[in-house]
Amino acid sequence: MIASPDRTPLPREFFDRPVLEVAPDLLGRLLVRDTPDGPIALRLTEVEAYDGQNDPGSHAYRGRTARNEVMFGAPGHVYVYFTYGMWFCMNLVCGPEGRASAVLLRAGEIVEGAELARVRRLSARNDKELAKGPARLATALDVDRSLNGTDACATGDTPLRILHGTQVDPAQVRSGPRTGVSGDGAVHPWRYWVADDPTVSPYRAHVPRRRRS
DNA sequence: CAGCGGATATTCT
DNA sequence: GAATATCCGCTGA
Repeated sequence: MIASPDRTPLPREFFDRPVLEVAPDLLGRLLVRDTPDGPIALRLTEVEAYDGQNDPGSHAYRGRTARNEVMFGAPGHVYVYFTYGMWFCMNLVCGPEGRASAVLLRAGEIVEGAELARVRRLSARNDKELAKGPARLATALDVDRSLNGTDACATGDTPLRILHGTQVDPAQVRSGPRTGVSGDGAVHPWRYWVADDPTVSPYRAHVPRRRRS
């Protein structure tokens, strides 16, 4: 028989570990977003690790700025950034504090509140596409800059929580190079996903944009 | 599915 | 001024 997902929150200690341990361990966990119309729950199927130390792909690589401030704070908090002029992406900060590591949440399966997610993701052709990609995931869950710095481990009234869910069998975890990361940051296989899961986003190598004429 | 161009604003140099 | 942890709509296979 299949155990039902554990709805208790992940403790902060879960995130107070090296990011390369936390990232694969997040697969299968449950992210719950409380909206005015009801909860949307997502089972994580794809993540990427970013280390604040010696990782040119990380927003924290060149030190502390106004944007990446949250990455330098306590583990278990949400780091939201705005990119390409249109999109938000969300991360969970990992420890130890001051190291500025985080896990980018890249894709997942909506397991509750799909009718609420569909309204925000009108271009999705089916439910597997609702959160297939980091900006799609943030859009589906109604995540924007206003949630930057939110504590995902807090108990009680929070707009966003991370729960135990059902841990993915380590034998089912795959890894490979990170998507859209350029140069030396692309060498590490720090993208993790659930094998054969239809909600995982397709891999795209980094392509520098051509200049506009 | 792959490959492309375009849209868009913030961030850092 | 240039780059960007992206997505969408289109074409073609």
